[in-house]
Amino acid sequence: MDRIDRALVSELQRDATRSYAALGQIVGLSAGAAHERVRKLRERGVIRATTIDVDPAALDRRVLAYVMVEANAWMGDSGEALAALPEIQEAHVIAGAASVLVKVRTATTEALQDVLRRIYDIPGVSGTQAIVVLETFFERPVDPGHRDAAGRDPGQRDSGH
Amino acid sequence: MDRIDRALVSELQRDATRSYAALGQIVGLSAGAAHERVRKLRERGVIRATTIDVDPAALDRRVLAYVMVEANAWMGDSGEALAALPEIQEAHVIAGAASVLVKVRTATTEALQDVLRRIYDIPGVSGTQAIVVLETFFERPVDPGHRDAAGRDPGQRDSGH
DNA sequence: TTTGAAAAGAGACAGCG
DNA sequence: CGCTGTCTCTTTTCAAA
Repeated sequence: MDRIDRALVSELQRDATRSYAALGQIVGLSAGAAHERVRKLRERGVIRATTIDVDPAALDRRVLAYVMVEANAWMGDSGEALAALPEIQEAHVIAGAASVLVKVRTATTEALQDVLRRIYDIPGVSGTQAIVVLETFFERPVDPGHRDAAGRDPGQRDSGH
Repeated sequence: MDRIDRALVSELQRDATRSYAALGQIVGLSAGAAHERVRKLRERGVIRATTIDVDPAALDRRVLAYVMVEANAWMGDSGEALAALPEIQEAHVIAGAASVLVKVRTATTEALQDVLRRIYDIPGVSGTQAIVVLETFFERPVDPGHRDAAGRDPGQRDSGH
């Protein structure tokens, strides 16, 4: 993960449809070299997948809410029960008063209410508190950062593999 | 946005590197027809971009937190001030006690503290409350849903454009 | 790790059911 | 709207430095 890798990640986050020739030109590499680096980034799991960014409104999911789920029992493995609800986009175990924080997208506030009810039905759940989003300033990919050029970052510096 | 469009979106969310021939086979269309539909989905803005999904840990962002930002002044247009902090991945105006909810990824908890301090420096901010994530169950794309086949969904059914 | 080139494959664009 | 065919560009692979 040197500077070039970060630049490649940043560019691919912006637009992954460009050719390796175009990518290479941006980062100052030949097409083949750019391709080889991206291939390794995928292999290492830095790039997990190539996906599309979809407008939630176009899919009729105009209501966004974060829900704090309070539990009286251990919810360490109720991830599957939450994953079964397609309206839930993220689920995290959190420190603090609530036990789990989930991100929910629904078509209407009525549908949101229904999701809350279904969350409530999950064993161990003792309460929910919804935070409704009025306006989204922005949602963007993780920042690749821009550290030193030589690639002496801490962490995995795998050679072979 | 009929059933085929939703299937295409779903498949592209899973893996956008596949050929149009492969996509078409999955949804029961020729390569050309699949290509044409995807082109229109992009044109309409349903598909906003083709991107990569990056592992935050690989980019040295192992700490995830949600921060409730309380404000005493109107924060309706402080989106830019928040966007200036690269560690902030999302920022939403919310209903309720706090004014803004932001999603933050940092390398360490010390770095998180530093982000909180910088948020605090934004005019109008009167307080912050951080919710630290202990474990992420899942993070996934918006569900395209699976409604009726004929495409009689409400919303934009644009013809020309 | 990078480069350059050659082969295999996918994308763009027709005209036509 | 969708299918098939054609042309062009890209991805992929490989030998060499």
